Amino acid sequence: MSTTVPIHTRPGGRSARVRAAVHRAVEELLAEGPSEAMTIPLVAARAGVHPTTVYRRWGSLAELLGGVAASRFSGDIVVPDTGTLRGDLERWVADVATDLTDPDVLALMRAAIGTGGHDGASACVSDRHAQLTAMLEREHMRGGDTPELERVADRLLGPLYYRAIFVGSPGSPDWARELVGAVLV
Amino acid sequence: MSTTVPIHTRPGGRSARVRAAVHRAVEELLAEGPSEAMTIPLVAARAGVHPTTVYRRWGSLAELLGGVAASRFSGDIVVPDTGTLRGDLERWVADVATDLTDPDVLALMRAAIGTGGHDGASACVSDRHAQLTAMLEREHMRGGDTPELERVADRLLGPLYYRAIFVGSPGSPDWARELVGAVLV
DNA sequence: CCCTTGATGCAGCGATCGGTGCGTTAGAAG
DNA sequence: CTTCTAACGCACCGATCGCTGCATCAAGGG
Repeated sequence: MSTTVPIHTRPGGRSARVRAAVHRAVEELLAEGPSEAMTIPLVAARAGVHPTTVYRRWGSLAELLGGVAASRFSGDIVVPDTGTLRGDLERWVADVATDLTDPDVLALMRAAIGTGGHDGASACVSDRHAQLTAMLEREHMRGGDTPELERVADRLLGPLYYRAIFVGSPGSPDWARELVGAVLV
Repeated sequence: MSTTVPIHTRPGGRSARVRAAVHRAVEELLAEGPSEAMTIPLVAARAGVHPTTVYRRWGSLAELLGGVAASRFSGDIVVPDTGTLRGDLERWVADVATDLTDPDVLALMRAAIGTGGHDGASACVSDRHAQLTAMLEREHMRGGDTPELERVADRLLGPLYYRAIFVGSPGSPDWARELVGAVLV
């Protein structure tokens, strides 16, 4: 990866490059081995950065993992716009389920949950909540009958993440349809 | 805790005593601080046991946490028998929700998920699956219409664990009733 | 009651982790 | 182009982690 890393963050500058390299290193290490094997010196070495930098910028693995999770789960899925809430939700559940198929994503989630405590866990869902809110909001603008966000989150995000983390088998598109059907009465 | 620890495992003997002490130490440490601060020497010291023993019997924190989680979530909840599947499930969901209120339980789950990989996570739900299966089986014997285990797990265990880990707010009895209502058509 | 076997305690090894003071460099402002 | 500030790299420290032979001891079988 050296110095010519394709940067995902917007502003140029060394800080941004370091941040990107470190985030990338965390994702790589998480994809390669168990999260317990991840230490700050290891991450720093992989990122081509001095360990001191990581200690000073992030302080702990918990914060680092939280940040990486937040970045990874932010903007990874485009909020669908099919014209109906049902269509939006079905499409969205299928998309999230597909995303959760990636073992690297799973590893990152598990690590964020385990190491980062509640903050790490919420980093995994905050953007999903925003997406759900957007879809519900749009339906409300359309004048449709809008269910509660909590209710939708419980019954969509719940099974979605439950299967990903505890079961290991993602849901099919049919499964997504059934799930949405159960929410929209 | 010294030597007069009330033993939960069946056979008497030193091995069983050590196992119990170590499990207890893990739970205590997990309840006190972040899981990343937990190391084998620390656990051993707390258990009043030599670190070598832990290294040899468990090998890694992952296996240890998996075992502790399996023990903790095994037999902690009595399968209800109210006479109807709906009643059983409502009671059971409420019980599990209550159990998930305990911060120590949450800490253990998070650690098992993060450190133990998939095995650690499945240790948190395998007994719940058994309980669900028992209730469904009983309903089947009664001659009732029995939903699929997968479906029930998705829609009950999903929201239950989702709220516990990602949201942090447990569900009320009313919430449990609604959830069960959505599963039983 | 003794004896065999497996598990546990002990001492100590190398490796590496987390963290700090100081000099240097890259980026941005004027 | 010059200057100023914040971020980074370097060298180094103590602490402790993970792990391995060897001696010891408790549990259960004959």
